[in-house]
Amino acid sequence: MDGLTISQLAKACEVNIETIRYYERRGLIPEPPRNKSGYRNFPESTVKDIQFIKRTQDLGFTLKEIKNLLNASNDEDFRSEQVHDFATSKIKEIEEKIQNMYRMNALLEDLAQKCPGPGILKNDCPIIKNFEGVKENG
Amino acid sequence: MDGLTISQLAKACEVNIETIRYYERRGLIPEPPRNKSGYRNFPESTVKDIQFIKRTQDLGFTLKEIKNLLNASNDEDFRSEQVHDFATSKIKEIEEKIQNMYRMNALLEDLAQKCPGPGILKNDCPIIKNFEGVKENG
DNA sequence: ATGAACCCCGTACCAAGGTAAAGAGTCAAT
DNA sequence: ATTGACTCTTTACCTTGGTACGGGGTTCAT
Repeated sequence: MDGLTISQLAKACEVNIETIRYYERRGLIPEPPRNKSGYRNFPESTVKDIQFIKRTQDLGFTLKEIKNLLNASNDEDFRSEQVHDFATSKIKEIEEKIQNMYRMNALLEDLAQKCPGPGILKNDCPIIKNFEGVKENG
Repeated sequence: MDGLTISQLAKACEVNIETIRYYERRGLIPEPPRNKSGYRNFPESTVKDIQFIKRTQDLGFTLKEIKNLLNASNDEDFRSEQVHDFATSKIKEIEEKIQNMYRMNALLEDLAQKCPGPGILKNDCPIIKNFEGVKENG
């Protein structure tokens, strides 16, 4: 009895129960053992697995890509050049994304900080102009 | 005749023609003037507009959020506290995302750099183990 | 031993963000 | 003046990533 039921897991990961079943169907998490009546009994480690999926997904990876990454570490016949190629191709992508993140964050901080405050009409708000500028920074 | 046809615009932005019409319908780009037979004639600036949308979308903003940002700068009755609140709420989100980006990028660089190269079987690849570790870094 | 709260599976449905097709008009070069 | 490449609108369809529903079994506290 030292595992998690699906609803305990869902609560721990802050996801919907159906999402867990969906990930299992898609092969993103290993199929857990079942009790005599078919109830899933998840190992604690699945919490980390799902959190990893969620974080990675938030970076713009698709579930398919995430699955490939995860599978790579379990497939005996897997050739490591696949990981090499994938990793290489993703790095530039992520570096660009980080730059855009910084730009956008700077913009938002300007907005939040310089904004005169509640109840001010747009025409009196100096930061709208700032925002216009960002569209030019390719 | 100093504007862009829809297909020229699509090519310049590397998006599908239908995507442009879709953005116009959603109100993400201004409706361009038309020639006598109804063909759209886009100003050059629309290239920047669409690139801005794509970059912002890539950071995880929805089209709805992007539209709100864009509209804020055109709406005379707009109250700047809306931008303030939006900006404030997005900043933490983006900062977390940047941290995850760095973690993921470090992982991928390890993968790409340490990987023995083509034709090596998984069991001989030392970096798979590295990858396992990342799942633990919440 | 019974009712609330859980679990199963399969199927259906949903929203976001496009993409394609159909049918008709237009433009530009030969 | 015709033909191929473009454009228009409307409507339908697609993929991704879930979510919900229905009909049924299970578990556990009282």
